[in-house]
Amino acid sequence: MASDRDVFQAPKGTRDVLPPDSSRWMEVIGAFAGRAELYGFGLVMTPIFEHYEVFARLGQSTDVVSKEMYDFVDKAGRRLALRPEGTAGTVRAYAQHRPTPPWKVWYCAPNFRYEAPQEGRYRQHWQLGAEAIGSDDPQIDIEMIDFLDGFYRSLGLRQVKLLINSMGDAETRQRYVAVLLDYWLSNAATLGDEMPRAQLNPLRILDSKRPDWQVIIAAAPKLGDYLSDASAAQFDAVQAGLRSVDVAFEVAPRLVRGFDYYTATVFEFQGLALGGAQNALGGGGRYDKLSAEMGGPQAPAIGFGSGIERLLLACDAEAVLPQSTSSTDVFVIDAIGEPDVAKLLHEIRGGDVRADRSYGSKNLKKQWAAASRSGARFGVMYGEREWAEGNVVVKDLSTAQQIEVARLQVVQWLRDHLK
RNA sequence: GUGGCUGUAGCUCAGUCCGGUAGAGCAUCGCGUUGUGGUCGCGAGGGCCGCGGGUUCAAGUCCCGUCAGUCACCCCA
Repeated sequence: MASDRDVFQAPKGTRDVLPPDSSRWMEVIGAFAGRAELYGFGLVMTPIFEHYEVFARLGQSTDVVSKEMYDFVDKAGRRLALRPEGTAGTVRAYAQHRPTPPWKVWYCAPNFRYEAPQEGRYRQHWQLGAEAIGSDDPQIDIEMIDFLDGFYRSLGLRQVKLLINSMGDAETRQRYVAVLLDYWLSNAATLGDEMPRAQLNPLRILDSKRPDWQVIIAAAPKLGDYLSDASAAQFDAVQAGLRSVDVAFEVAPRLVRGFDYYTATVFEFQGLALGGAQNALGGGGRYDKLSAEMGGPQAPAIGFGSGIERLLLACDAEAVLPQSTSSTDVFVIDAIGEPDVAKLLHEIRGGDVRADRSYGSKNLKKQWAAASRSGARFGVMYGEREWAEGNVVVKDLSTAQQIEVARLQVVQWLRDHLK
């Protein structure tokens, strides 16, 4: 930008959402809210920042905690952090308020992560999410996944693939991680100087995209082979349930997800129409130990997050959820500078009809041009001749046909013809 | 955090290789219409060529730095 030498820019990795694009955001959020209600979830709103330690419980080996947190010290010396994801704060709220389980809640909130931005990856990004806390019933796993799957479909998305896996219970996972670490150590030559990372979190190597690692990753021991009978039964139940509600899925033995708190079921929806590496539309899983780790009650739980920016990119890529072309139905044109125009607008809007006008003294030509640009279906002109006769001119802006309607009947006329 | 590519009007971009005082389309505004838009015709405004430094008689163009975007790694939504 040539002229922005004195103009502030949004900070790196953040974006403004302006009309008309913002109307798509409202559509997406509204669709999610409606679906959440269908599935029995209530809205939860938690602070945008928490005590640092709340998020630290996500695990020191996760990048989100170890290097991406926006943390700061407030004026009283408290160490706080901007929310990097939705689950921790929600679980904190559960532990604090002890609502009757199962606690089924949804949210729409911005998250903050200090990382290198690129398309579909921002330092402030919005997530729609849901959590169900206080039940280990696999039925709730199924319901969660069905909820999110149905949400994507309701927007018209079709090129979406669901991957699921089971992390097993704590003992399963511990046993498997030990085996996996041995395997990485035996392949130290390939992993090279990334070995410390493999030792810190052996699971994370499994979903690496590095081409030179793919051979050893493909040959790595599979978590599924180490599941306990109980874990395997739980995972089977989830799969059977998904089939019964016609949710298509693929078992992905190397799907591990980014946070350390996951246990048992994990899942991820990938947008196949999204180019590049940022193809995760949404994902989640069980976190049966997190509430207890926060000092709350033992409360097995499952949740997911779904990024709004990526969702809209996927909609663009699949050419669904088109931007609405009009934000108004009626445009009122004032030909005579009559103060009653404001009253007419007030009445039209009072009749639940979207209406707008021009401001400042503009000639008729400009006002009609503005009416056309607004995308309104009808123009209502307040003209001198008709005004004297107690009428207004109503023009259909798509056909250019116009008629006169009695001033006192025009609100009802518009209501009738906009149906 | 590491490496590649990109940055010119409100938007999308040409011009950069080979240095010589800035272009197009769309959008905006005006006129053709005195009470009628969307089409059409004519016209206008709008750029320290991201920012800073260097080379040169001369830099949008070459060199260095920096900021931002983007791609890959990392990681995730």
